[in-house]
Amino acid sequence: MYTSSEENCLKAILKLSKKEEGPVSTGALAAEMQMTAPSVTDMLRRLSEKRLATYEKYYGVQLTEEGLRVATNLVRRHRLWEVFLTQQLGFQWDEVHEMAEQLEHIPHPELIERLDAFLGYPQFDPHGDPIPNAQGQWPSRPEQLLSSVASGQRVRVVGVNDHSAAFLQYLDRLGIGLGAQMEVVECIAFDLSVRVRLLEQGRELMLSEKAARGLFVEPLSSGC
Amino acid sequence: MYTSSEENCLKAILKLSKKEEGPVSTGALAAEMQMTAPSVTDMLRRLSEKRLATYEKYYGVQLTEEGLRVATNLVRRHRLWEVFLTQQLGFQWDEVHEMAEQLEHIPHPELIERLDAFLGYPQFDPHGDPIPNAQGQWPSRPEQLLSSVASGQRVRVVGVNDHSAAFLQYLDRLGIGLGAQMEVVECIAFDLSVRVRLLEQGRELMLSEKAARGLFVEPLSSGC
DNA sequence: AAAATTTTTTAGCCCAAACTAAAACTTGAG
DNA sequence: CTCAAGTTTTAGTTTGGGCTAAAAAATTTT
Repeated sequence: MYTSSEENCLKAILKLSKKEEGPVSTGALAAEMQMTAPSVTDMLRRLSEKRLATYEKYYGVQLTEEGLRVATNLVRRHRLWEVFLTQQLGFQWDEVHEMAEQLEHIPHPELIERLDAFLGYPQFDPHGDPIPNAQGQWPSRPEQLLSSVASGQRVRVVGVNDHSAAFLQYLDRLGIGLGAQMEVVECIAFDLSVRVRLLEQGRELMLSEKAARGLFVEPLSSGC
Repeated sequence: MYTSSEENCLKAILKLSKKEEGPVSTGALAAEMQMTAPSVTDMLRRLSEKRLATYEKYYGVQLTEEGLRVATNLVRRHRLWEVFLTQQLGFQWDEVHEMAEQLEHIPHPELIERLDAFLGYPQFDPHGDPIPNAQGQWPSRPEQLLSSVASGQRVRVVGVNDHSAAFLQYLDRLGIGLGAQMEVVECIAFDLSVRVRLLEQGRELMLSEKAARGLFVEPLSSGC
């Protein structure tokens, strides 16, 4: 249907659209996709011709209905494959991105539906990111960052905001994964770092503000 | 490492090399890959430059050691994915070829080794074709065709020689799959069709010579 | 408001991978 | 042994997808 390059571009536009309102700039896309600005301009012209995006020179680009549908589906495929790779093949959460990046471009829709069923219709990927369903609807996830939690609060880790292998491996070393429960013991005013106590292990550890901004959490008392 | 097109070409050369000795012709490759001869010539020049094949004008092409390695690995990937698609996702044997054709080009070697382990190191794919191991060694499979079996002999189906969806679906309708056991009741001299009795069900049915040439079998009494 | 800077686009190039049409080479029949 | 038929290669074109260098537009600074 569409080429891998086009699909990657649609996905990048979707990602940047979610960061902030309004059109996405050529430069931001170029940075996101690790390409030069002229290459992006060219790609946007093509996407525009195919009615996947509306592109105005010197203004920016936005996805059309169809473009949004395609991009959402890509995210769905990417994250389902990530679940497969970790859950079934035993890969670590810092190893799966590149492979999923390739797997997501395999088109056959029936393949994805079967994979989804095989995996038990997961709602979140190994990093806690929501997986849109076949109709393109996204499950909701708490958007609170650990860095904004008040002292004394108890929370559960529900996702990461920084997907870099370096951060994920650091979390592994600290023994922090999805579902980890912790209490914020103290927040250091000086550098905004936080001292937390892991509820399962009882250990205490320090997290820099940068690390704390990398974790999505939900209050522990709440519902689930 | 290599492009999908290059890989497809290597795989096609390997396939045709196995059919008969000596170099593979441009025309045969063009037919196999559904491309025009000039496109193939061009591709062979590129493969030759990359030392994946030795190509002499107007003579033909042969794989180098490296080319053979890459092609064998592709077959390995293709067939492992076919096992996954049928065994784990529940696809039928006539549905998996196209998907595997895409999946085989995903490079990550660790992925394939994990998949192999996950599937329990299968030696044969859903069509009974041998799967080379990580070292490129092929398990052996009986090469006898049902069409060459004498009357009265009892055999087990171990593979198909014709991979077309039409043939595979026909076999499904007849209730013949891998492992099916049958006795050749009679071979009609007129058109070389065979009457066989399915040992599990007791039913008898007629198979044209064309169908009988599509089935690999092994004698029932033997070893396994 | 003009100038300087940054961003974006245009123009022109390159490569892979396909194609068609035409030329060149092989082969097989008489 | 020649020549017609078949096969293969060469030549030239197209499209997608990338690049750099230079021009143009937008934005920011003075």
